[in-house]
Amino acid sequence: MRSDARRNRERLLAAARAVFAEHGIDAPMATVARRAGVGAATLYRHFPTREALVRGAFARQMETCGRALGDALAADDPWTGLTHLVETVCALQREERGFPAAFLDAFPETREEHARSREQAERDVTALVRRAQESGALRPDFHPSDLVVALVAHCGLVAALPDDPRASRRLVAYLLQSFRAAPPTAPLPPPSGLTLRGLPLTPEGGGSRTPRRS
Amino acid sequence: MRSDARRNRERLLAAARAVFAEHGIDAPMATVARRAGVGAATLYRHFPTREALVRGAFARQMETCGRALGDALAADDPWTGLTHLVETVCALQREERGFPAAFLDAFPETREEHARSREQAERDVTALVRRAQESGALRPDFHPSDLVVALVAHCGLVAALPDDPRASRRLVAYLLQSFRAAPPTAPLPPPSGLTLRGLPLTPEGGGSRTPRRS
DNA sequence: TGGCAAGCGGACGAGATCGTCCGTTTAGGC
DNA sequence: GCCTAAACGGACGATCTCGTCCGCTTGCCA
Repeated sequence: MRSDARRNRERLLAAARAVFAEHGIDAPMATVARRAGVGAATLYRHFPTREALVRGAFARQMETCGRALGDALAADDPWTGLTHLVETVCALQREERGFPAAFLDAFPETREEHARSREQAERDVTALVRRAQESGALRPDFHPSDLVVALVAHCGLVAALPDDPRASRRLVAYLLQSFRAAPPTAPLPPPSGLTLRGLPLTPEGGGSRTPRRS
Repeated sequence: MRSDARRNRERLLAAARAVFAEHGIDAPMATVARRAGVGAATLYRHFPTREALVRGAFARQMETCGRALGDALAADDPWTGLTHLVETVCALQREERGFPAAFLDAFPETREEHARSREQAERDVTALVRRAQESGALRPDFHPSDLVVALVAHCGLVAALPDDPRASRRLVAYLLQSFRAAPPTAPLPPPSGLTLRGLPLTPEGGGSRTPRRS
């Protein structure tokens, strides 16, 4: 790869993060190209589709999410691991502007290519939850899908209010406290059937667009 | 108002709800007109802007939100009032497809015209929270802005997963349980400075669009 | 240093949405 | 039944975005 090509690729990724943060994930491709100081053709040559651009722009964040799950499993105390996982992913959503939109946008998408790593993530989360429950710190009626519920809800919050990190921190604190095992809690409604489908908890997963219009 | 005009207006509102539910709040105006069986001019004559259409389509939901706040204040037990308020608003978000998007979309908007009713809602929420805390049911470190945090987060969840009412119910249950006063809870991070700005907790409030692109 | 292929970017055609214009239709009072 | 003004709706021009084409530039190897 020629040096100018590599340089332009990096410029495009930085411009994409900036533009997505400022104008949302649906910003015109031409805006990204202009901000990067390159022509439209160069943008399309490096990233043929918007999905590829989004995926490239937030690859590092996706990887961090994936690592966070591994770290959580490796932690000595499973409850600490779970807390760290939630806080890491939520901090990422909070800090990298544009990422929440990409995260939410990617979520409902089904990608066969990543089925394997997703299943692995699924098993990891299940194992983490069970161990945290066995340690007595996580409430026994917690369901692995509740983790998805929490992350998606938090993501929606930061997407709606990108300028209020305090709101994010309050929500995370409330949720983690309600996940904690405690004697007098009313029974919860039945768990959601959510899976990790498309959720960037694996290094390879997530990052595609679902057009709203048809 | 002529009878055919009134009939077309109703058709347009119903079509808008259906189209917004199916294709999101950004669906083309022409789609709404076609679904209603009227021409584009008729749509624009009744609702000059998309904002007006959204506002019209979800006026009933907005009113229900406003009434729910009044009901909560009027309840004998303030904690019961608060839970009813949260559950009513969340049920609305869950049941009327398109409404979550409108709710989120409307939220960051500032509308001077409704400043008065918003301030009233603000006072009502504050009063409700204080009374619930004095009754001992609501945790003392709960801040009125936490209600906004919870509602916006729930809204983001239903917007991302409109087909999973169980996820919504789980989140609501977790949040309400974590709001409940209980002896051994770690201190929360500082409250968000959120206000009710644009939040449809008053009959007149909310319902406008904020374009993402510039 | 010369040559060439990889890389670049402006321009362009296609497609979509917006909001308006204007000729036609129709409801409802007389 | 007639007449008028209100209401209708199809068509249209303007604007925007997408993705591609093609002539020009430039990094890199010999």
